[in-house]
Amino acid sequence: MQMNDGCQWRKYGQKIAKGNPCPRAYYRCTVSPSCPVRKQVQRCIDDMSILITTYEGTHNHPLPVSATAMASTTSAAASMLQSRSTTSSSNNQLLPGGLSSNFFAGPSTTSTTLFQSSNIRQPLAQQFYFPNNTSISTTTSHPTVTLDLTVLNPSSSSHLGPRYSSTCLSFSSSSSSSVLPWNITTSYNNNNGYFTNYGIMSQQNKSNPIVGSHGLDINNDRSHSKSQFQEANNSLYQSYMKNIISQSSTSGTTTATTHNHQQSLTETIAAATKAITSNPKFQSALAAALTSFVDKGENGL
DNA sequence: CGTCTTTGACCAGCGC
DNA sequence: GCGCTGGTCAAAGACG
Repeated sequence: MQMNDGCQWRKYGQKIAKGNPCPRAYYRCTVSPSCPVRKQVQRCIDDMSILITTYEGTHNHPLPVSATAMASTTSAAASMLQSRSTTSSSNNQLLPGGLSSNFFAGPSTTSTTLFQSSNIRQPLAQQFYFPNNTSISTTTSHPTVTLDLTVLNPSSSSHLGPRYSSTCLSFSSSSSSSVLPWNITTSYNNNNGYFTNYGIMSQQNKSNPIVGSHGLDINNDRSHSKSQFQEANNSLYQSYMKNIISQSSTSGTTTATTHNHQQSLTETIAAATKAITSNPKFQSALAAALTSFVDKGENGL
């Protein structure tokens, strides 16, 4: 086992891809023997501290609570993007703070999308939406920029739902700490029910077990701080789920998607812009994410 | 001893 | 048809 994202994965191969000296590791879900879900993990060529995780397929079994929570960190963003990009948003119920209460809605979003990120968005983050499909969410310490690259495919407006892709960029602009955590998610959905996330995460402080990028071997974390890592994650999941439940109970059945945060929009944009322009690592990761997005799009996944 | 990772071999798809 | 590349298989070793 390696990085804990709530599911159990078994490594079945490793390959050095062309153009990237870092090996790409292949994992399959072992929660269920017949589960078809695959996962690929590779380091970013531009920044070895960045992990690119790709999930593919649909789980054919119930997911653990921890996996559900983790899945929500990205599928929520994808759900939000999807709900805004289509008129069929009935499957997605937005909660205050921009989190979706339905992480596993519908065949097109395939509930099985997991994002390997321990540095998840804060549950109480506020989400800002822009007319140009870009959104920014923020907490006191973790502003989040979401670049909505949603592209609707006119030829796929059938019963299978829209074809779309999205990129979620999260980072911290906290100046009170030398740690600069951020993560990037590129989600891609096709008409066959497959939903792939391209997760990138980075943290300068490698000693933080939550990030899971300690050590040089990105594929082998079975030693050393395993228990510490799991404990940190479990704590994080519990806290995260607690907040989600709390928000659900207070929001009732509301489907409101608007939030009262226009007043700080300008500040948020400024903070996001500053963080992007002042962080080379973020820039490189953004380029990698966009490249990945473009490649997938061109390949017609 | 069971489980998991490692790693070379094998296979299929694709371009030339 | 051939070579390249990405993905998977499976035997062997490591680990608890």
